[in-house]
Amino acid sequence: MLNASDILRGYTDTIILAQLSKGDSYGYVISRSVLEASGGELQLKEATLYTTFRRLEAAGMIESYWGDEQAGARRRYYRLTEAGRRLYEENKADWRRYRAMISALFGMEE
Amino acid sequence: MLNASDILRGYTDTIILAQLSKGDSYGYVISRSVLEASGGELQLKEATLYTTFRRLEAAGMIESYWGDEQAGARRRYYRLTEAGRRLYEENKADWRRYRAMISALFGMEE
DNA sequence: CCGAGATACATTGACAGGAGAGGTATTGCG
DNA sequence: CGCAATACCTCTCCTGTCAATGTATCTCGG
Repeated sequence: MLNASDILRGYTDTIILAQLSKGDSYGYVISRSVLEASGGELQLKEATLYTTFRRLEAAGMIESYWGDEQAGARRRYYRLTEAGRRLYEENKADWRRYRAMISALFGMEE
Repeated sequence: MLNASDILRGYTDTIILAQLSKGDSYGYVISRSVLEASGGELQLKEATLYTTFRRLEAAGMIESYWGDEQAGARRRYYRLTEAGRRLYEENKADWRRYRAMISALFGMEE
């Protein structure tokens, strides 16, 4: 119970938006950054990562373009749109509220 | 995006465990308590509430018994088991970690 | 030069929790 | 009597996560 999958649900979008708010990036690197930023605790699974990219792009929150690598595997880069940036800010604000609410519901003093 | 359903996922169990940690109670009242404790922000839907009771009871985290109401509708009371109490404590500890981790991933200073 | 591991992207199908919609029954009040 | 409040329950759908699987390129040790 209370496994990472259920906790994650609803947060992946914002986690990716947060990564992109620091500059354009691509799947593999974002996955690594998240792992590092979470102190090795959160591994975004590839299937989750790429379906999330599709979802966010379809919603107009991010845009993608192929990098022009001279060597190595091709990379699909992602960029935040204006709407994506707004969503990111909204989600952060929401999180502040939810965080306090959940703590209260859990019977914790914060 | 980021709707309440997705945020809720993974937390309903602990929310109910928290309510029961204060003493035996039943569905309708728990639903009201949660609504109040969340400042009117979170309405646990009945379908969610009762499926969660089933899940927690099947897992041995809570036990139920019928109250002996002289009048009014029957009430099915729930009680925390020892395992349920332990789970509640674990989930609170997990939440402290997740909360910090998500804030960090969102690019927030906490 | 060959195989293994890292880099990099992508899809399919299964699973599980939340919730809309529908149902039952009792009590009390206007 | 009709309606609101109390109180319980379940069927079915939706959606996000993930295991499994597949592709291709590059690097490095042996």
